[in-house]
Amino acid sequence: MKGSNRNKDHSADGEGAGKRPKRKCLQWHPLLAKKLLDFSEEEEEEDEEEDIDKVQLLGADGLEQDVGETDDESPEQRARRPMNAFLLFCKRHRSLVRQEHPRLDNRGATKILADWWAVLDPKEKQKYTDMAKEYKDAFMKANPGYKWCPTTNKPVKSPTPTVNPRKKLWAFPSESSRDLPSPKKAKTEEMPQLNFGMADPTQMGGLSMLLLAGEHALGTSEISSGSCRQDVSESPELRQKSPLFQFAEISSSTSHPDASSKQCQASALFQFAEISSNTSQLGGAEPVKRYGKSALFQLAEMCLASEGVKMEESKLMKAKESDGGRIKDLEKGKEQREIKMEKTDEARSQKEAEFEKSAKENVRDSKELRNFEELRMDDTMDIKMEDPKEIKKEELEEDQKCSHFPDFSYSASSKIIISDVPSRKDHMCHPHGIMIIEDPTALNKPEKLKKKKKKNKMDRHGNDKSTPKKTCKKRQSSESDIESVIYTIEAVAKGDWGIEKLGETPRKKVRTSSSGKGSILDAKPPKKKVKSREKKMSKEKSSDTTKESRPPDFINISASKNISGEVPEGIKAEPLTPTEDALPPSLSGQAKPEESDCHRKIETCGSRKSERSCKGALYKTLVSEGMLTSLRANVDRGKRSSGKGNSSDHEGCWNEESWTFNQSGTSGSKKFKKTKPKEDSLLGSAKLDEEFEKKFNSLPQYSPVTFDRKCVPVPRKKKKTGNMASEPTKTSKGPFQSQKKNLFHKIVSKYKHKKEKPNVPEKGSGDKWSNKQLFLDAIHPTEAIFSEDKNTTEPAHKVKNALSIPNTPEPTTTQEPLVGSQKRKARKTKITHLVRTADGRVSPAGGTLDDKPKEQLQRSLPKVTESGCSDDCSHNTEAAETRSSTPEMPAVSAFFSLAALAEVAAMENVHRQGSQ
DNA sequence: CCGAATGAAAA
DNA sequence: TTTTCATTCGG
Repeated sequence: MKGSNRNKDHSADGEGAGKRPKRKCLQWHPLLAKKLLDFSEEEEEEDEEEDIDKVQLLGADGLEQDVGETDDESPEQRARRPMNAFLLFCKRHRSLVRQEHPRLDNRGATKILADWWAVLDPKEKQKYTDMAKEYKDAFMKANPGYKWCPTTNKPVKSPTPTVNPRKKLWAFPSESSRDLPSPKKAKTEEMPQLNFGMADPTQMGGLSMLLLAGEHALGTSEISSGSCRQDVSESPELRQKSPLFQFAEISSSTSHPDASSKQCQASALFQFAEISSNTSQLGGAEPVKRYGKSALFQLAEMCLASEGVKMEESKLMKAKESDGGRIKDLEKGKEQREIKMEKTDEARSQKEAEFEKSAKENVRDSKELRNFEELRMDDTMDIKMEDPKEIKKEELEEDQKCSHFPDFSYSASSKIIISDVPSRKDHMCHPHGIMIIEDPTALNKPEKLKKKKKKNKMDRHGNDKSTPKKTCKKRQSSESDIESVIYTIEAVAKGDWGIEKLGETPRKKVRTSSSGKGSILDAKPPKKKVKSREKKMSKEKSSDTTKESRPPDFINISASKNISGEVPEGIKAEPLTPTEDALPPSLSGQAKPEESDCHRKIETCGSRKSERSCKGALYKTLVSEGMLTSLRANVDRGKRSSGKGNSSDHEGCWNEESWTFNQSGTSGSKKFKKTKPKEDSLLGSAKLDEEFEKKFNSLPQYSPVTFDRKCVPVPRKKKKTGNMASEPTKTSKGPFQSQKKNLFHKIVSKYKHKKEKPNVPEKGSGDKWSNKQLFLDAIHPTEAIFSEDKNTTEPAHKVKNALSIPNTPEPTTTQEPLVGSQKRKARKTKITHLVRTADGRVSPAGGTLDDKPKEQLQRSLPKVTESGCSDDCSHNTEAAETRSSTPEMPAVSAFFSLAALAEVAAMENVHRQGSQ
């Protein structure tokens, strides 16, 4: 089987036609690139040079990765340049902004974010800056050769047919060469040797993902402690740093003695990077193992156990308690894991053998059946632990980890990735984590899918083809069952953790993306897929409203069935998500069979086993469904709350309670970027990513309210003068075409755009404000508009708030020096000259300004009302004042053409009437 | 695929 | 100094 499987993968890939590509991506991870070293170039082919010379190599690569098609992907992905502080901030707060202003498009959100950023307390800003720097350092370390992007050079790369220029642009020099086997290598080498499973980058990726998650859960500390000791001198410094850091050091020390000092200084991220680089191979696998048991797993067990008992309550309780309980499990898990480790070695040679061993070991332990399952899972997954070192580390880690949460390992095995990771820390976020399911085979591409999406689609199709086969084998019969199972699982999950958020989150995601592009779904990138999946989930949930109520028995049954039938696959198959499809034929195929066997054995042995199997099934289902993610998130949350000491969550995130809630509930989840995780191929990378996520999550999030407040005082840094001239035309144009909403938004946005220069000598805040108001007045119906725009549902009162906000016009403007970026903007907008004139004061804009206010308005609309009533009141009053005060139309006119205004007004009126 | 934001890096 | 590109995702 194994051998065949492996082959299968490859063959499949070939068959798939492009499927592989994904994998490639994974392979492509920067880390990999590093590893590649010499070869890297070849692989990178894309980069440019590769071209001809490498052809030979390419051929080889092609095998694995993609052949031709995928190329594009692979190169692209490489590594994205690290985000700067502002981007981090945006990433962290965009969801919030969107919550407030659902209607607002990203551009608008970005503007708001920029405003926030501007007003952000320097000290807070510094946090982001530091984080960005840290991440960058880590990133660079991990990808020594990484070139930011050859600005103009690009052309060079042109040779590669690939797609977006951007991707290719930078290539990593392979200098470091550490060891990582390049993906290709892995292919070639690994394949022959062992199980490929292990070798497969794709799998790796999954594992890495898992690891990441696990790490998050753990909180770095644990790991570090264990690992530290080894080589690294445990300098206090290191310890202080995050566990990750220590871990990294250890790894680094072992492999490389690089400058320890630097490392020390470096943040956890940095360390990770090092580690990853050093231990190219190992890394990935280990982490996964550690985390072996996840809360989910426990849940599953619980569920099973509870058969007789009331599932719901027990589950919930347990889940909550799980922290404590988990530890035990974890410990057990450790042992098992250790065993696994050993096994793994052998396993390579033969999975089956491993399996048996694990079983034996399990027997020893007798305690944990689950472990057994896990082991199986692992086996299937195969960790890559080739290096003994890793094993050791793992052991150490395990010990430490035990205390932590090991959720992911399972997931890893299952291949599912959870997006949430990042958020986990913060309570806030995402309710539903995003799970990405990757196929073992396919996964590879960590990249962002965005671009790849299309490709992926293609791939998927190919993969699907391949996968279906596998899936079909086992799963067909069980699908219905599977669904039920899933359903049950979900219910359980909800019951336990689910709590409030779970339900909500999924929906959100669902909301936009899915519906809109249903057709596309397939093709769409993983993200979308995920969403779609979520939708499905949500649907199921909704339909099942009673999930909790369901009888436990049902679950068990389903689980059992699944086991036999290998639900997981089925599940995967069911879900439309392409990603899943992509998966991996190889993995799934291999793993499943084994698993199934195991299950069978177990079953034969005794009822318990069956339970286990059930659990396993549940777990799988959870994973497949993504429930795991959510669960994980919840668990994490719980942990945190209970007492984590992790680093910093300080976050403080939302000052305001309401906020937190909202967020959590809201959509934030989606983004997570799971995509990154995909890259997985390298642990290091994964770790890095993970670490990054952690840190990212730990970054403080600020509630909009705060910004609003701040805004008031600091209304706008940059003001923009107007250059209305250009604007008016546009506005006029756009509006006609677009609907009112659009119009309004456009106008506003444009208005803002203009902002550019601060110079206007007269800031006359009042004037500006007045302008705004004028504008509003023009549009009397503003309220209506707002309501409509946002959501018909939205209450008008929101509008009020919005209005109120704008008040603070002022001052600020004076001339703030244009920043380079501003200049750029100006240029882009074409306003530049206008701006200059502005400096001179020439620009008519003089008085106008304020884009901000509007933004604020918009911003405030959605949620402000909830969060801050007081503000509203004040705002209202203010607003009233402002109105009275403002008389200056001219400015307005400058911004908007009369015609445009008239139109807007008319539209609004019409609209109002119509609505009313 | 563009855009809107900011910032870091590269040319 | 200017250009790229990082993230996000609606249009």
